[in-house]
Amino acid sequence: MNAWDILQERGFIHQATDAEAMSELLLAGPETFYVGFDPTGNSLHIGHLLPVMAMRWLQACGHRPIALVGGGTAMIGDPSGKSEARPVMSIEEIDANAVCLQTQLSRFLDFGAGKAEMVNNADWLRGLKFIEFLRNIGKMFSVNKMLTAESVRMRMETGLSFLEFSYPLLQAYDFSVLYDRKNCRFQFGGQDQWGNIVAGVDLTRRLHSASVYGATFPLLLKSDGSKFGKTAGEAVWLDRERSSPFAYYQFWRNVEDDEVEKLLAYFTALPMPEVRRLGALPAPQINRSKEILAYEATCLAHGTEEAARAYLAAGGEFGFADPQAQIETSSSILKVNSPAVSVNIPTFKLAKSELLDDGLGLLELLVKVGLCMSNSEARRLVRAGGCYLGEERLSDERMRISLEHFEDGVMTLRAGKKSRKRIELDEKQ
RNA sequence: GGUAGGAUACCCAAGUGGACAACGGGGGCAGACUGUAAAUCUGCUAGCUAUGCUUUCCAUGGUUCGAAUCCAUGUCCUACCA
Repeated sequence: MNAWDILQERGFIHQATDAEAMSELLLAGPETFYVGFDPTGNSLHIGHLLPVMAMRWLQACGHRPIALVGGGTAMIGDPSGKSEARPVMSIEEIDANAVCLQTQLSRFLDFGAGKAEMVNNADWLRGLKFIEFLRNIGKMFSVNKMLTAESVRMRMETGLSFLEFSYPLLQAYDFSVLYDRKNCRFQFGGQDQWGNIVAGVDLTRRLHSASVYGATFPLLLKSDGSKFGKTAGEAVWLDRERSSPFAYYQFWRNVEDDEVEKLLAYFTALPMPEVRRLGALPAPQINRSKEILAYEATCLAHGTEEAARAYLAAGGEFGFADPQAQIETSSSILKVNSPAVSVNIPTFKLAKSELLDDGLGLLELLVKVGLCMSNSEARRLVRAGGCYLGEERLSDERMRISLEHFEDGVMTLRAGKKSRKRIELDEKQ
């Protein structure tokens, strides 16, 4: 199947400069395309995942991905879609982040020889000479036109520095460089990148008299319009140190009913007829679809083993949606069976010595194991009735926890319905 | 450089000498209802050794019995003018 049609069918394409030509080119033979990533953080999060998935599909169809890390452009800061300027980052920070992103991306794309490639625009942007750049590139841009861009008009109220205003020139220049050096004719990006992508298409045509193309992916929002990819106000990260595989699984498991079909299409490789069927399942069975979504998504980010463990752990805690496996699926979730796998719900090791004498205050413990940020927050939790030891709700905020609360050296402390911590006694200390 | 306006908690935004840990909205957390969903309703949302105490309203000084509120200086922003 044509790569373009796959992207189209799965809902990846929001806008395209020339859908027809792009479809034909992608059908005709291997093409090189690029997607840019901002090294403003040291880890990708779920918000970055949509472009990555699209890159996977394109690569699977034989096209060649270039992941561009914006080590040069990050020094400017893209104003698109932002209401105010970001703080200027140091070069060291940017470079360190770029390295982290490269390793993360390599889990999703094949960077083997002749396959996907990683480039850093610092390589050609940082050495630019101002006067030269203005004369060669700057003259190609019309301020009049730039002023009409949505991203610029948005900032007319709050202010826009020249630094940020000039950002599109650099991203456009990137595209022309990649065309020139790598024969890269496609750029993809988020919805807010449209202006920058179009600028690159225009610039490349003027500079090299070449036709290049671009398309954007839709912006993911929850049905209430709020930003996708956050849980408890925190972004869900692809870095397992920041978001554990279990937390990652749980994020997907808890998406809204109405989103399931869309998310299966974006974030799993299940065939579309199945995606539609799973997404359309009625009330209780839709939960099975969410399990499949969570499992498949976790497989991609953390591997099948972690995904299986997260699935079993979550099912053990909250129950399985379809224990008899009556709902048909091509997902390998069906192969997960050994319930003996060690449960990997978040665990905290507590030194036994801390419980001597009159034990540890409940509030103190909640903070210690990371369920609460401060004693006050822990107190609020207990007062609100959201703190449980096992199945028993705790209402005494002055309670002391001691050895007798443990069974076989283990106890489970819960904050609310979903967040919980297994606490294991460490006998040695 | 001149003139005017602004800076309040995670975000927006009230408050313009005491009743202010600071109205309201958003967000977040928890509870009820549920399906580990959504919607709805309710409570909470600076910290602490907690019927009390401590640190907050850009920064530093000052006036005052008492300041987020008044004054001075500084920093940063925004607009108009140059």
